[in-house]
Amino acid sequence: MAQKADQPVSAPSEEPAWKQRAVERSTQAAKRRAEQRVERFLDAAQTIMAEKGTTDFTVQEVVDRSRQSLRSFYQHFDGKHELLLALFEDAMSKSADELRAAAAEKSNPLDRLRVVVEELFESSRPDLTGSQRPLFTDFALRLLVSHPAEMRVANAPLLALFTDLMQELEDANLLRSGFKARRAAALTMQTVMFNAQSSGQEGAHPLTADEIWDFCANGFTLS
Amino acid sequence: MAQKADQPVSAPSEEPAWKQRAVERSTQAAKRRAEQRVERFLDAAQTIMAEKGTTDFTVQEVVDRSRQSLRSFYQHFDGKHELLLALFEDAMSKSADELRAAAAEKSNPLDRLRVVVEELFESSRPDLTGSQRPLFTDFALRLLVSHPAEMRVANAPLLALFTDLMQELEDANLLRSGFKARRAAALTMQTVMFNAQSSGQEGAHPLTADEIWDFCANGFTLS
DNA sequence: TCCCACTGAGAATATGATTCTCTCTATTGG
DNA sequence: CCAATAGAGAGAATCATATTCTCAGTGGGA
Repeated sequence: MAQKADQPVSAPSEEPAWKQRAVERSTQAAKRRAEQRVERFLDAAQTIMAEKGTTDFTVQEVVDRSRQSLRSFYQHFDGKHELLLALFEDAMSKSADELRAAAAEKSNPLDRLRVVVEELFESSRPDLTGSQRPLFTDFALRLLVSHPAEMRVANAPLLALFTDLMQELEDANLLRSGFKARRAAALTMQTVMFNAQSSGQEGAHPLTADEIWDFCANGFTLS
Repeated sequence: MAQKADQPVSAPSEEPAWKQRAVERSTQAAKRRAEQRVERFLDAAQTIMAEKGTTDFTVQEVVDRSRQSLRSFYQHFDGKHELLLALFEDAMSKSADELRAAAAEKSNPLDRLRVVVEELFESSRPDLTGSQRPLFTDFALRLLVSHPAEMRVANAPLLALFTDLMQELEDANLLRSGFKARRAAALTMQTVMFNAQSSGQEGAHPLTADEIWDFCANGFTLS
């Protein structure tokens, strides 16, 4: 009995291969089930968010909608924050993919960057109704102040895109000297996203995508 | 008796002047007392915020610190939100004054704008400890998404400053054609403040005030 | 078949904001 | 100085939510 109990604990690295595989198999089965549940929570949250247009739904709502239980929710997520973070990272990543695809349509480096800037701006404005608007407004800003590191991670895909495009510009000698692609990328990306945030707020003078592009590309001084 | 009781009610506009003044006097006395209490709440909140470096203090803490009561707090404020809003508007307004003063030191329009941009950037970065840092990080961003109209009001003084300086540039023909002072002002102000927000977040590459100025003034393109 | 990690259901806890009740006091009109 | 009243203090009560805990299954795998 002692032997039977000890073996898996004391010699994990000498497990027979078949046992490892068996464990692996059931482990993966469990994993699949878990992933399905997580999916259900994520879907439910996404749906509710689209309906209410805010991230202020309650965990209970998500649980009910997904026909699961609070118990289970906290088994899979550290809390509501983790749920939102998951949705956010996902949305950011998909958004980056779409923008990259949009950029690929253009042949000229400057046009590529331009299309990305303008589409990012449009999709970030808070006055449009989209299923993930609340993530980009509500949540993103909260995350920025409360968990900057997580924000950086979530932003990484988009930043990578901007960096790539900016690098092309630098390679083509279209980037103003004194600017490194990396810095210009971060600066531009943030300028676009943040200005979109307050764009709907300008009353009768909402910013346009063109203006933003013009500003980022040329600044405001005469020459 | 009927006359005596009726007079103030039925003919308020014909009140004898002495009575109006008397009422005024006691009214103002009450007002002064109220203002004092409000001040105490405000001071207490400010102090606590400076200590904890966040706006996540509880109303109870403010009440205790100010040696007043919950009852009284809600008599004077609609809620915690109003308290923070009051502090925020105040801070923004003072900040605008200081920046305006700093600008006045310079003789050249471009230098004036530059000093404002750079000092605003420095004072908005979240990695410095200042008694109102939490207001500009925590609260400002929250306000932006939850009460954009109030945000616009609070921003007004600063925006006015930027608009004035930008107008000077336009008058001196230093503003790139195609840009109106108003738009350039809003764009620049937001770019500076928001990029400051995420500046500490860049890991080993925090943005500098110079870079921000360079970017706003010239954009990233070659010429 | 037996075992156990995982679930569902929902009660219990924790935290904060906001409201309410009751009592007390200071201001003010007379 | 007295009485009426608004405003204030103390703190209990209420609400909304997130998070944790209890208990009783239950389905998959050895």
